[in-house]
Amino acid sequence: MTPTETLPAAPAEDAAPPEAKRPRGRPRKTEDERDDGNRRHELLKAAAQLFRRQGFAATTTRDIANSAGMQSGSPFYHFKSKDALLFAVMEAGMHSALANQQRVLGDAAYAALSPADKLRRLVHAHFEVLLGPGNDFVPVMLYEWRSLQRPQRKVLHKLIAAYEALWMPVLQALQDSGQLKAPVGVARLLILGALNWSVQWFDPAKGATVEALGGHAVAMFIQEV
Amino acid sequence: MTPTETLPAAPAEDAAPPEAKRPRGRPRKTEDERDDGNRRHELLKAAAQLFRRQGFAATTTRDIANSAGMQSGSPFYHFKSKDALLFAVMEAGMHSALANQQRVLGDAAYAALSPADKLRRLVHAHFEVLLGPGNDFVPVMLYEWRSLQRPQRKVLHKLIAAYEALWMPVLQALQDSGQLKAPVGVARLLILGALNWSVQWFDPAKGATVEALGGHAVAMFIQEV
DNA sequence: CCTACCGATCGGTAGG
DNA sequence: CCTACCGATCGGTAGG
Repeated sequence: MTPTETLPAAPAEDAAPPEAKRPRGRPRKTEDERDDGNRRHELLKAAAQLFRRQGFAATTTRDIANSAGMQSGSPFYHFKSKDALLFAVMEAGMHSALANQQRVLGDAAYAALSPADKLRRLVHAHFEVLLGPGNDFVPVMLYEWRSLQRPQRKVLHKLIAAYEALWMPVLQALQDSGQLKAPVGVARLLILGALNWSVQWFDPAKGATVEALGGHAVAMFIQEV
Repeated sequence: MTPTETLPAAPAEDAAPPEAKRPRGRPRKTEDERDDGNRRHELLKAAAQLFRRQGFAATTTRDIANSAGMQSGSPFYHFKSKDALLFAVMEAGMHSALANQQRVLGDAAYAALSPADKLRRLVHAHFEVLLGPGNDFVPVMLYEWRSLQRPQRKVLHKLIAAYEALWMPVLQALQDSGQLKAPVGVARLLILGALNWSVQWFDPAKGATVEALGGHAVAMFIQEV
């Protein structure tokens, strides 16, 4: 299964890291430089959770700071703006989605699978990243797209296009064998839409599992042979 | 085709109309009392469009007033709060969706259709209300659900449940005949999810039509006989 | 429905 | 990363 598109290089973060510009304040803790990365990641996690639950515009930078155990001005030490935080959350989400997808495609057994089974794997990987516990990053990307600035939208769009492109060979194979009854482009949109919407209603507390759901979805989408 | 649930009565608006409380200001125009309703509806339309494009939290009441040709304080003459405006938009959206659905179910020819054709009609009606030109009300409901207050959410949930319940007999019939390969409950969620997601990508300017899309969707969801 | 306004909040910054 | 703060904006209201 050859990807129809290669993955674009990871886009540059917030241009230059702000640390270089502000050498004032408390001296850096000598124990570990990675301390910064940890705090930054805590901010990202807190932001993702709040953006998902309340929406981007309804979440204040104070909410985020508070949730990460910081003071109100501190998030701006790590991110130059609230917009930059949103972008960082979405970018992290897409990178995790792409990594997860690569893991599936790179599996030794994958190439020998039937098209239907390949689809099953892709669907399962998609659900994992979408519905897995604590996975708020991708849902934020799906729901807060319009809150993104135009240039950042373009950057993310490349990642999304790469992710979606990897579904096409599988869908094409299914159509060639008569198992898919819609044009592949439309099928991709409808299938991913059905999966993405599950964020709105999927509730593991009700006994639903990602595995069963994926099985039902694939069974419905493709014709039996 | 008997509905499994009857439609709940339309819930009360904003309790009492505010006109009764504020007899001050410019004397009412003598020409027509319905003038009020028109202005109110212009506000609703403006709000729906802006909420959809920018999101609820990112839209100011000043934006809405301005878009309806009013001054900043004037929306509060018609709606007691920004929240009430959001609720009114969503409620109007659901009422139009239900009315459109009733029109389909009430058609004399409907009862004699095959389950697959019934599904086609339901899908088409759904797309109309979702993707039709100027139909911003239902998309707002789909995207701004979390911005709603809890009690208002409950009210709308009844309308949504009624709308969705009417799909069930059709899905059940399809499953009975072996044309639907997922449990009806899951199928309903996946199918409506696929349809709802189209709000994100459907673009009539690119030559896409609601009719063609609906045909492809149904062809993909159900097994050929 | 307009005018004039208030209190609260919010993103962001200077300086350490 | 904290303290202390600013300027702008926002939902909402009194009164006509």
